[in-house]
Amino acid sequence: MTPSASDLLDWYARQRRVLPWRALPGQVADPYAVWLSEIMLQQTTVVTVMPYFERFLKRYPTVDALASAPLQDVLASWAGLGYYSRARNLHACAVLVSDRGGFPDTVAGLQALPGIGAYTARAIASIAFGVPVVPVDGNVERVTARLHAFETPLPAGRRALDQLASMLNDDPAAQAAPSDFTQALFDLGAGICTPRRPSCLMCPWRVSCRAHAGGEPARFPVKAPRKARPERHGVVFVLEDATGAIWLRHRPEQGLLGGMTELPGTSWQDRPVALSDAFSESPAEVTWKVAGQVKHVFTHFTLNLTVVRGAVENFRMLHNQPGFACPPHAIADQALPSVMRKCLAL
DNA sequence: GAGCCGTGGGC
DNA sequence: TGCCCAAGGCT
Repeated sequence: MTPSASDLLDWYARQRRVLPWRALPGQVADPYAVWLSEIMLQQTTVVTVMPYFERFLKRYPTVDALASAPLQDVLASWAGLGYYSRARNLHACAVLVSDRGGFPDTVAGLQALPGIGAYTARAIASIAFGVPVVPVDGNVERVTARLHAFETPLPAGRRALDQLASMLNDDPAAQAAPSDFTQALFDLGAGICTPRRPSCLMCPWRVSCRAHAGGEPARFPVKAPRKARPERHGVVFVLEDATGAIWLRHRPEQGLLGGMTELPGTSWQDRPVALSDAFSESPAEVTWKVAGQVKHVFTHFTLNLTVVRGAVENFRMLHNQPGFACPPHAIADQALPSVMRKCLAL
């Protein structure tokens, strides 16, 4: 049985979430707010995004304001949200959009912009510009896989699943309300058709759902087994001067934590680094004292850092080292990723 | 297609 | 505790 778009839209009219980036019923969505929220929400929960979104909108009220801001300010505002290439692409995209006088209103036009892929282009196009397309994110993937009791494991089955998801839009009622239909799918996935224990009895589509009929809805989508996560080890140095300032440095523009600020440290190895070896890479020849261990889980490896601290009278002796002195009151404004804030917290 | 790219929370 | 998950994109 084909799911009815009207049933979903009726449910959405009653149950829709109120979110800061979402237009109220009858209002027109702001493309800037929609775009900003979509970038932040990539692989990131609504609860995490909320305070960042509010802060960004206050600090950069328009896409022009964001385009005019220094990249380093944007990175500092983004610090803690993760996936920092998003922030770099966000800024680059703002510059392009500001130059052309506004966001493109087509899927192709949007997808040509940095940081906007197939999903985000369709999300912005449908939500902000009323283009009748179905963005396939984790929510839509899960809902669709359950509707069809789709057995092919992901990611191998993704193309076929995308095809099935796009068919949700065959219903004229869906095409008549692209913005609401997309957001209704999100709310359904987030609130009803949840990953672990879906609330099928409250679902407007349960009569059409083959996974519900089969009695094991949580089994879908089927996923291929994951690879093990390797471990890496390193030592970081917290070097303080007599005024309490800390010695920091910038990471390379590309790669992990690209463009962010960090504590100086050793390279990261597959095995624990002996302190005697680490000291040869330290920024200064002082007496180092172990402050503690920090364990931090990245997407594709676990990092174990030994944090050591030392003191110098001043940083004059470091004049030819890469890095800069950061007074205590300026730490909060640095583009320090969470892993580095953990180290400093010791 | 597969690997890289963060972080915090839930169970 | 370890694993999974969250409105993915880029190479």
